[in-house]
Amino acid sequence: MGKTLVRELGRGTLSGRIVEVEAYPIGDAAGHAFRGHTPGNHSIFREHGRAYVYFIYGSCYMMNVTSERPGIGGAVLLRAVEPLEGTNLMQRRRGTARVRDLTRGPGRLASAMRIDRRLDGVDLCAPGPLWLGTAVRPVGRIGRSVRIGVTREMNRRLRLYERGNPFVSGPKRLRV
DNA sequence: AAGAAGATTCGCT
DNA sequence: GCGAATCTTCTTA
Repeated sequence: MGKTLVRELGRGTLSGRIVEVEAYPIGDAAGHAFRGHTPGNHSIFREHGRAYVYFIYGSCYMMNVTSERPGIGGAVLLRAVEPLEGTNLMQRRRGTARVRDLTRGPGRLASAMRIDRRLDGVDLCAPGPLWLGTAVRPVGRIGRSVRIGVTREMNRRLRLYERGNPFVSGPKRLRV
C-alpha cells in the first residue's frame, strides 16, 4: 500500500500509487495457489516480489505481487492505483477522459497500464518494464473489509484500502 | 467431452 | 440492476 507501481513503455512511463489491495495468503481456499500447479499459475509459486498476472472472465488481466518463499504460493492482488504519471496515455488506452475511471479496479488498472501475460513473472523489486518504486507520500488511514467478488473464505477481511481515496473500487460502504 | 464458475468490466435499461 | 464478453480451470459424466 502506498508504493508506486511503475510501468515503463517505449513511449513513456506510466505510474500509480497503490491504494487498494487484497491478500491471498498461504492455505487460502480463494487463492489461485490453493489447488496446486496449473498451466497458468506458475508464477504465484515463485519468491516474493514477482508479478503474477492472469486472465479471467475472458476479458480482464489481474496483477498480483507474490508474497511467499519459492514453492509456497501466495500473492497480493493490486485492486486500484491513483494515477501519477502518464495519465494522458492511460486515457487513450482506456478510451475515456474520466481520470477516476482509469485505474479504479483490478481489470481497469491492468488495462490502463498495459499489463498482460507478457509481464507474468517479472521481478518487481528493481527498475524494469514493471516494478514497485518508493511511495510518493505516506499512506493515509487504512480501511479493511471482506474481499470483493470472492465466494470462498468470505468471512476473511483481507481487503485493505486507503480510506476515502476516490480511486478505491467497490461500493461506497467499502470505501469509507 | 461438455458445462459451469471465476480475485471483472461495459453497455443498456 | 442485468446480461454479454469469452479464457482458464474445475466438475461431472
